Amino acid sequence: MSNRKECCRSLSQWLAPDTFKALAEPSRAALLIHMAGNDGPHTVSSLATHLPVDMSVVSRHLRVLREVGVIKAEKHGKEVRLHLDCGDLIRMLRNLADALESCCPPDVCSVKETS
Amino acid sequence: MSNRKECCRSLSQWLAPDTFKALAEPSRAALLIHMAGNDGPHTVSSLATHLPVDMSVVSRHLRVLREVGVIKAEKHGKEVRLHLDCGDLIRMLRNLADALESCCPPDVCSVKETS
DNA sequence: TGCATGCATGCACTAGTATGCAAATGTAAG
DNA sequence: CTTACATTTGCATACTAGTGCATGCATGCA
Repeated sequence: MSNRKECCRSLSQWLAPDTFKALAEPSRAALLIHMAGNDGPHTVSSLATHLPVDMSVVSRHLRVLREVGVIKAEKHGKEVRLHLDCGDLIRMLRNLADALESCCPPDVCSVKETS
Repeated sequence: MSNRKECCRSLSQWLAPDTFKALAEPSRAALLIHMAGNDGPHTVSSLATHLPVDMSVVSRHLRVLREVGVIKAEKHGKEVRLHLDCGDLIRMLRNLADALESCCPPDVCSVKETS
């Protein structure tokens, strides 16, 4: 079925290892959750106070998140202000969900109700 | 705003590190994509022929995918038949997307159109 | 110009993980 | 019971990634 092959291409397109790897780290997830739940402005040091790790570690985590495009950074004087920018991520998640849904035969991969 | 706090809880609920870690590995992603694009039955050895790694490695990858619930396995004689079961994954992806969307202020985190 | 602040980076260390090979387990067939 | 086949597991190795400390770099201020 060409539909299967079509969805297969979609899957490889949206199943982005780098993004998932970025989200898979507990500290990075905590950073995202904190930024989502608290209004900014967020800086590297302010974020570091909420995590039990060194600021340099937070800096590196933020870099990873920036590289996959989940957060954006802009310099304001000597501090860096960070904010979520999860539009692409949201689109990616939904596209991946759609691709999976059109791939998986419903009898095998039950989307509705608890299987 | 209590809406922000509410979505924050949703985020921590759906931002499951284990699942993302499972999906972040290229070989595991390739396994999922192959299983999605080709009808079964899939066995450990048949899947191993499509990857440049040892069968034992494939076996371990499949174990990880089973542990996060994206594939199911059932023994048929001496072989193990595997199939996708991504209903939970699809729900998780959509819930996470919804949580992110309700978290991110639209002016900061543009969901519609390319920002 | 000198100093303090915020952040990034180099380095060493550690923990976790992927990999391949060989051996063990389980299961069906002779 | 022995053999053959599919899969899993033990073990050793290589590689990747997270961490903390010290240092470097940029910026603002006195």
